Amino acid sequence: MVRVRFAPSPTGFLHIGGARTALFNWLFARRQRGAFILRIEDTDEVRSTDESLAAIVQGLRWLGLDWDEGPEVGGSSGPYFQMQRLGQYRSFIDQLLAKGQAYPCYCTPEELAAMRQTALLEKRPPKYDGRCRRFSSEDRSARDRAGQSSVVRFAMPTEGVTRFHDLVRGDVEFENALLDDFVLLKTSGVPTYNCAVVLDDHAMQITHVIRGDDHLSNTPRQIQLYCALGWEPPQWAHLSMVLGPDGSRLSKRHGATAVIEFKDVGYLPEALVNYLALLGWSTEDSQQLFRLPELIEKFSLERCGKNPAIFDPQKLLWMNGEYIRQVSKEELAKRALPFLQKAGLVSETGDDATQRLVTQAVALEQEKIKRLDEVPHLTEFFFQEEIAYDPAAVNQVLKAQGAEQVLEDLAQRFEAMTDFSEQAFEQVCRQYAKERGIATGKVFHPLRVAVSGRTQGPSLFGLLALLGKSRVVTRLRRARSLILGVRP
RNA sequence: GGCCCCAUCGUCUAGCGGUUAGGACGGCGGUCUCUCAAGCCGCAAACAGGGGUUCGACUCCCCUUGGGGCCA
Repeated sequence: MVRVRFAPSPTGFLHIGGARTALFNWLFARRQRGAFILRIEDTDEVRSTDESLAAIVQGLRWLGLDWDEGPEVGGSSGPYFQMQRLGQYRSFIDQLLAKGQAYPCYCTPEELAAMRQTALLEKRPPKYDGRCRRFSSEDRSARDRAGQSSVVRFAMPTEGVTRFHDLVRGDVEFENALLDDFVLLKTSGVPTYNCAVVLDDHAMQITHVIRGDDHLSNTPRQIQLYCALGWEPPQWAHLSMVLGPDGSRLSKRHGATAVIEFKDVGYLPEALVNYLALLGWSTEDSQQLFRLPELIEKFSLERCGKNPAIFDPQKLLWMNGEYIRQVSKEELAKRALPFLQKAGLVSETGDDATQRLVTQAVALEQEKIKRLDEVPHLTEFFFQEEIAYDPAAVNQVLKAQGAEQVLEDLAQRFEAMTDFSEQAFEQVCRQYAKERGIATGKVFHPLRVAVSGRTQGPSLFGLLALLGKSRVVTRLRRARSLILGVRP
């Protein structure tokens, strides 16, 4: 059975790049009917925080990327935190030590720094020279007895090449002589990334390692470790990086990069998932919009691209608009409600009448909404008693010739109405324009500004119907006094 | 600095020796229309450069250039 994992370090939020990696793992697992495992690589004790862990979990949950094993859900290959797995590592290290495939290194940070300096001066690659590898066991016990602290280094093969087949990159090879004896275990007794990742992936029976391109050069080291332990390495798939608009690695200075920030400004998770899926993966017909089941069905590592992808907020925004237009008005209202509450337009408790108003209001603006955080501004005149009039609209539209008369006439006609449907309002307005021989625009535009305070908004008659007779008439009268310059 | 990876419109990409180099976002123009959107129609826009291989290269190989990553 296919088993994949997403293994973030809890040292920050779940960012776009990480989310893309998690998504591809998840899609692959779901497509193969395998298991998606979440493992927390918290061996960086100073930078790991509980807040980051919570943020990552929250981000994944929001995106809908559920895991079959890991924090909060458990599983038979736990624990899923590396710091809780420390005890499981020692025996493998001892095994390597006994076979001479690893050795203690007593070099101090100062010696290492000096070594690096010399190498650089001599224009050699700054790689560990393996001096401690040659010590005899007597040397080592003497040093241990003297209380010298040590790390454990892996004894890399000094010749040959490490080849592997990468599911997205094809065949890749590295010369072993160029790879140095990397540290397996730090003086603190905590394993390094390259060590823990191999031990854990093996223990958790990971079949496919799908991760960022930035780990490609770590792969030969890990493969050698698998071999030294007599284990079969997993299959590899290295995804290209996600870059910012300037072509450098996506980071905070490019704007929003934490997944949760996208939630906060009103992106739908399904839109972000769809967009992320297209960042480095595509179908032969370049299809853009996928429902989740379709994405799972069509996803394959073979169709992942090799080139880095620049994150394009504009395309995401377009896609979000597409998704917003696809959901039902009830669903849209449900999702927009927190934004209206946050803006103070709708109370936190919310009765049924408010609920209905919200539903109708968002429905009128649905085709226009690209992000949920636009909803308060787009619909505020439905929730306010005192609306704000855009000064430019007042000057250009309300104060135009004849507008004041139109508003007064319409107020009267509206008051006489008994049916307050969209159609009824439209009929009355058109009838009025016809009778007076006025262009419809001369009627519609002042009317819109009078009831909403602005020149742009939803369909005029839908707007009137939802506002209701009394509010419409009140606003027409207030707009008139605004034109005449008197207090109502 | 060494090693590795990558290279098609501004961006995401299709293409897997013979295509008018296709789609999507964005841009521009038109259309529809009570405004704004949405929709529809159309336009501009790319094979980084140089060598090979081949009857024929976007496609295969090499070099250069550019970008990215890893090791410190």
